[in-house]
Amino acid sequence: MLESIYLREHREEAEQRLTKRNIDAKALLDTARDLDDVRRNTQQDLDARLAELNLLSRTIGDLMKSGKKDEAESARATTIELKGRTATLKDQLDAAEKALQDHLCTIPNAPHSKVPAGRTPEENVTVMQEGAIPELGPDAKPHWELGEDYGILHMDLGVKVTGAGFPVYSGQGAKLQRALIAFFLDKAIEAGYREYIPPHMVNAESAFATGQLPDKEGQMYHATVDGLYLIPTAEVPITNLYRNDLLEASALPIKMVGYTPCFRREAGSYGAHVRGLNRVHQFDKVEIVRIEKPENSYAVLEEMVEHVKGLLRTLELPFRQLLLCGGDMGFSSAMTYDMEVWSAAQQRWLEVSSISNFETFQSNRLKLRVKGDDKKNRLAHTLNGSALALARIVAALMENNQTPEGIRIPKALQPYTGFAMIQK
RNA sequence: GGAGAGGUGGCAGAGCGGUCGAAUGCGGCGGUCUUGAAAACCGCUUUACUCGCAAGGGUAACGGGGGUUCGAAUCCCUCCCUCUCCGCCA
Repeated sequence: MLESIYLREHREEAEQRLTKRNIDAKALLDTARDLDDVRRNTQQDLDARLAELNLLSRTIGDLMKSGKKDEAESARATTIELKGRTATLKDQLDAAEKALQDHLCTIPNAPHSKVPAGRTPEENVTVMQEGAIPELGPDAKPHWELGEDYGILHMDLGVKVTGAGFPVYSGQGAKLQRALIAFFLDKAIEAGYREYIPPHMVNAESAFATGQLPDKEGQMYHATVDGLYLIPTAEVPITNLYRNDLLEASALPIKMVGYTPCFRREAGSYGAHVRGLNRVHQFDKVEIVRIEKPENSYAVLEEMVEHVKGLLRTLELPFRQLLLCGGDMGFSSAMTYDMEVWSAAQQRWLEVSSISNFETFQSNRLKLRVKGDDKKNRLAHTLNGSALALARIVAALMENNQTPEGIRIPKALQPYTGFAMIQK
């Protein structure tokens, strides 16, 4: 959620930035301004009345003590009128605050100036591409066929146990998952991240704070009896570790990493492009999260990208880096890079990481601040990125590394898997 | 799930209807003293919103929400959480 004070003091800039999302920024911001004006006027009015009331109450106390009962009684009568007025104003203020809040919730984050304008994924900018595209023979198979052939991935068993989109891994396939998770975690820890194992369910406050509610309500599994949501990403519980915190500047940077399964309903997306592991309801992911001073956040974003590139290089996967255009960016992000790996049998790029700077969009909802040098406390910047999402990495590894002898495991991963080849 | 106790500032811990944003101690910051440090002493030490160029002012906050009252950290209701005991259980 954007700060109303930012919208008030940097109206022009906000409008320019927001326009990149192909939305009617002017109308949204005009409404925000009007609602904010109402809120402030109401508050000023209320505060003034309350000040009067406080003064009167103190006077009554004094009068009572000095035994001037009559004067106290008449003062009391006055307060009753005032009280009615303040009650009305309080209701109005609550309504005004809610109206402003509800409206601000509908405004997406303002894209950074470097974000290209654009409407569709076609307008994303390819920043770089690296790694040799493997040439597979004509009998190359997509990962879901390989998974069956080798007996390591069973989409049908998932259907039996749960439903479509819940993969079951077994044998070397299961070990490969575990190896990747351990590998990604170790690399992040090496890079200075502290590992967390967070809850896999969160309450509504947490889901709101990182931006999943109300924007993506339908995308989360909801345990309605207890009012909890299955996490769609570790970003939610890990970022919320710092909800309602006021940090010393010296506490930053905060670098966290966590592995969790991720649950996504993915309502409405079916078809050829979602076969196998391409899009599933449950997948494993290692997520890195940063809490930073505003002036550092964009340098940190690049640093996180470099970390992910390092992982992809080590896994010997061809990859490319995309800078998302305004129209394709997530609701909460100010700037997002997507990392995609080439899946050789499907002949397509698969998104395996999304790295974003949220600036103060999340921290405003989180109420996550940093103490300033002067008296001013500022909202921190939050960032996060997948490092990495497993299911599609597994898909690409299987497809790209298929050989007549079996599926080759990248060298760096072999100490984790304990084998160099997946075989029948 | 049942019974009981409790939730106050960074921490510990008073307050139990009026001048309490809140005693006191610890911690932290600044100062005096000292060659330096410690000790001692003095002062300061929450946050949000809002008005103001600023200095500074106003309002709110004692787990969350609601109520009683001219006035609530203090009384009442409700929800949440923590602790103890019992039950259940990986």
